[in-house]
Amino acid sequence: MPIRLYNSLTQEVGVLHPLHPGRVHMYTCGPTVHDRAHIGNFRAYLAEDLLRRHLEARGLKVEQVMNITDVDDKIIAKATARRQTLAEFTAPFIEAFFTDLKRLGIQPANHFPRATEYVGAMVALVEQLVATGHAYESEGSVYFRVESFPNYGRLSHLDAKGLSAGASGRIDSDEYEAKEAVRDFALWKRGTEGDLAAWPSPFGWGRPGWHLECSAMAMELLGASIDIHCGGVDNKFPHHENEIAQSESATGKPFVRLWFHVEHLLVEGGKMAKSQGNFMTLTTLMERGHSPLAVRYHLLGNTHYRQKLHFREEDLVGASESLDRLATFWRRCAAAQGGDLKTAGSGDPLAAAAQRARDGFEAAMDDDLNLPRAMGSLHDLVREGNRLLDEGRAGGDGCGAALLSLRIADSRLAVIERAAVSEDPQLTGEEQQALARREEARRKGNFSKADRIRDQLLELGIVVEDTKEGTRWHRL
RNA sequence: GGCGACUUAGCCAAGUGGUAAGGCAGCGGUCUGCAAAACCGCGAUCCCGGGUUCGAUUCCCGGAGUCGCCUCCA
Repeated sequence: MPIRLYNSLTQEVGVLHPLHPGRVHMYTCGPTVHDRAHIGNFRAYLAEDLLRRHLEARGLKVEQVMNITDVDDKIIAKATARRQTLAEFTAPFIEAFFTDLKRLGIQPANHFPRATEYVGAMVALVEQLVATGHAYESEGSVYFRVESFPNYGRLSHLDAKGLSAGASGRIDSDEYEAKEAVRDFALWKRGTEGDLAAWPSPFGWGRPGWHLECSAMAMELLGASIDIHCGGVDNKFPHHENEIAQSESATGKPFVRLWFHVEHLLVEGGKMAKSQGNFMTLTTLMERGHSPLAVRYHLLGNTHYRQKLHFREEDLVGASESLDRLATFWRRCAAAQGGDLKTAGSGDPLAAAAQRARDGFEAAMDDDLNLPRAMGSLHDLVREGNRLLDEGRAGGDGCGAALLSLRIADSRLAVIERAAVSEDPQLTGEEQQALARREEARRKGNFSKADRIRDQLLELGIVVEDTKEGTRWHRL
């Protein structure tokens, strides 16, 4: 089965054909580190992580770059206000970003280039664009001449007629007086020596425009043509449109084969954004008692990445319950797998269910990462597996097969095993004794004492459950 | 004003030209010393109006509503 993905450029789902068979070069627009990244930002990074994990699960070798924008107007303004250097100001946000990536189980990219480290490559790109007439200097700044790139607007499907300048209310009109045309955008912004963020260039001191960094770093690290470029939908225009214009004008080659855009996270009817002040960070959610696994599971598993997701904190509780169900089944299978369950052999109905779930999961994932549908398959397995185990109709082989299917799915979900298996799987001697005392009490029919011990263990984060096969426990 | 997306049970959500997966919540039951876990059972005029069709939630047209983008926001 081929992997099919939606391409914003063609506006349709098509088969992924990497430029180099077996390998995928992927560029991901990363954070601008002027503040903590919020869960809306992370929704995009999670979807991109899902994409990468799926490509890898299907045997492709992925080379991924995620940039860190560590110089831009907001950063400069805030650092200036705090009398800090750029690096001093951005360091804690960068650190926090990496902490959150790890908490959310997002695999690190192969490269995390920082804009400030690639100014040389950016200047070279600007020089080339000026030399070929695609860019012009004006009052110490350099602008891209949009008119020189006929394909402009192909990605965002906006044409010049439809664009009414300033409709979003986000532009500062002063900035545009030096330009030939309103659509033109800054490649290089004039500065002065000694500025907080200024580098020397053939055009004088200044700093790079935002769009430039992604073009320069993507081409530097991944080549002139890359397979997949990812980002939030809000980056389609103007950011990605401008990247295409710059890159293709410079190289004459197609910049990106497939554009992967992740829809927004909404909150109370609007987009979650730093500028709206309605954002929520992972740390805040964790302080309110939500596990990062539940956040990952919720942001990823219940809504397709191209659908807007309306975030409600309560929904995390539901996600956590749902994840628990998967984790409990994982534990049940793991315990029964090598156990003394009679082996049902090749005709084990659980093994058959496991295979069905696996096929369903893969087919859904191959179809534009339809994880909500894939989760349906997985939950079918859980229900069926539990029933078969309850009825004593599944054997160790079936459990092994079920566990394998879960494991394979979890190579993309990256939540079930972490939720199922505690990092500290051993009981301390004291805890073991408590468990033994409880067993003793139960055997003697002293249930109030047994219940008291169970409550005490729960206080310690240990859940005790009595089953037909005996008492079992797991950590919260 | 331009462009685009979306509207499916209390909530989230998948999906199909032949009357609709899954999860969460709820109710009833089974199991259990109790609990937990689990299982079984119960829920949808698929936003509205028209059209095409033997048949539309699914295609087309119109409408309503929600949301996004329209020059530095993931």
